[in-house]
Amino acid sequence: MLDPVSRVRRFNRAVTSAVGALDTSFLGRGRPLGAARVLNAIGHGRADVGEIRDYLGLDSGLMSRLLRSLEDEELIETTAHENDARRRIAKLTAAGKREFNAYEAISNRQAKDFLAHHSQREALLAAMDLIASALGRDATALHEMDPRSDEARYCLGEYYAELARRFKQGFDVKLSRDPDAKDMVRPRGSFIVAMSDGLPLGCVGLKGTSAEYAEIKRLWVAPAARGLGLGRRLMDAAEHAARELGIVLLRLDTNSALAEAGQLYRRTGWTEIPRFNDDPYPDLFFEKRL
Amino acid sequence: MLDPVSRVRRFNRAVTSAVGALDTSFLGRGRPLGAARVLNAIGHGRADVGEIRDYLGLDSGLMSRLLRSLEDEELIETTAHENDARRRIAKLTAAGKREFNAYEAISNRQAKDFLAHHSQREALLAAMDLIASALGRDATALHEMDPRSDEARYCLGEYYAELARRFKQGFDVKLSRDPDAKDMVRPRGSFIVAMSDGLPLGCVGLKGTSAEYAEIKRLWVAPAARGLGLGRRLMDAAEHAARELGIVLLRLDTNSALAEAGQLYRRTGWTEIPRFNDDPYPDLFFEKRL
DNA sequence: AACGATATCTGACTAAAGTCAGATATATGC
DNA sequence: GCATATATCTGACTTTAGTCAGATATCGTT
Repeated sequence: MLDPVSRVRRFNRAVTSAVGALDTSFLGRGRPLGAARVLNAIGHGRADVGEIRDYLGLDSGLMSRLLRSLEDEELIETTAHENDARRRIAKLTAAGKREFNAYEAISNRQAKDFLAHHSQREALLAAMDLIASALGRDATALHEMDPRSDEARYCLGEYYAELARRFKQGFDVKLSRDPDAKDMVRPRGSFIVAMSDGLPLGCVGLKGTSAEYAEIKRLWVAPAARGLGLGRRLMDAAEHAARELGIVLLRLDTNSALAEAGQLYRRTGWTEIPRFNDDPYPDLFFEKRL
Repeated sequence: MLDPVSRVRRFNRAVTSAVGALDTSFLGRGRPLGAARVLNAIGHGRADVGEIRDYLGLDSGLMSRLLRSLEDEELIETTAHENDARRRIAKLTAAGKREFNAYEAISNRQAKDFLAHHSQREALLAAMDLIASALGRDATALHEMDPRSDEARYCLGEYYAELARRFKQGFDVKLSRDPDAKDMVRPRGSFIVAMSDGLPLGCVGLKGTSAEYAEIKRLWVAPAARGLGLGRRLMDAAEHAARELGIVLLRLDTNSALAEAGQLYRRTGWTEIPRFNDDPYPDLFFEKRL
């Protein structure tokens, strides 16, 4: 019925009015929106005045005045940056924290109300994740993390669940050569998680071995982030880490049921090689020389 | 990883900045946002000044001044309403149409760019439809329409395609007792389409027969709008139309593969009855006395 | 014709947002 | 130590948005 462009525009209209409603509800605390936005940025952990100014896109004069008004209300305190006294660091006072929590409560209540009014919760949340990831694609950052961190374990859990769905014979992590976490931290290896605004969207492990090669393991991209080139970015980061560690040969195993992954490897300079382990799940093996 | 409320809030943040970007790009045409919004409302066919004011949520004084500034630019003309000289009707001039088209081009380009940057087009569009429908749920309006209209035919096409997917044996409309369109227009029957901001989201037909009952046919709700109570609203509207037409007994047939539909009927006062036709697809039959 | 209701307009305001040219203090490189 | 760059602040503005109390014209009803 509607062409794709009209559908995107319909979405924009729907969302514009919803965003407007959120803004208006913030006005209920008797503070202009600009000041509320600065207070919330600080509450969410942004401390550097310049960073807040960039994030909110404000003129430096305006920013300065907004900070002053929040200081007059005794909601924030500013101090000089310890290494650079030109820069200012803003921090919530106790009263500021209370006020910030009140804003948080408004936001949480609105989100909760929205969810409560819709019986399709999971479908709706999945759609929101997908769109937020697509819009925030440029904001997706890769972080090297311990594979035992919450974020990494969340990714691995999702990864295993997906393998169980996609492999005809299911998937049991215990049957697979589960890479020891210690092989995926420096200096033997690395583990990289893609984070977008607090949500882990993908991961990849670089596992050091006792052989002359290192292995790429656990490449996973959240359904909400597929098609955005994140797999490619994760692989590039893993290769980069390998180079830093002086690794010259990489190997990986995969399964032909994971078609997207196979395509990615072929497109990025990997060559198929014969089986090099006895893991029961993989049926495709690749190698890349750095 | 993230709880549902955080996921909704992540979506809100992502979308707020995207909406902000759209607004800023509108400023490129050298007109304040308020005036641009009024011009666009008129361009999109809203003519009645009061209606525009309600739609944009403006104060009457502000609205009046915005109209005046657009008139000064010779982008619009206003005339009195032909039946009520208190009301004013706004219309684009030739220059106004050019200007409106320029705004349209900005919006279209942004939507196109967004789509061009994402390979997951269909998934993204489906997610946008779902969210736009959920947000605009209150704005979904039911319209009685000719079953041969574009909107109705779009719904029926989607309905048949879905039956073909969900029935084990497929679905061929020719094998089914395809209700004659004439039986679904007044005074014999009715056909109702749910429209949300230009997108048809569901339909239902009330088909007059030569027997002592009328039939409910073709109840369909778009995947993007399920769980919002639209099926219920459509059925209520069909019953309302039936009462207006003096119909006292309704029947319908359905298939047990369409579980949601069966549940809806049972919950809303329909009673199961024996087979009353020889259509090959249905295996469940209901009746309701008005 | 008179009344109250309705739609829009005008004038007089206020608040918020945004702009811009310096001023001030500090950092960095030579 | 000095010139230059950087980060923030201050003062003096403009623009936009929004509010509110009447004024004006018209409508519908009696």
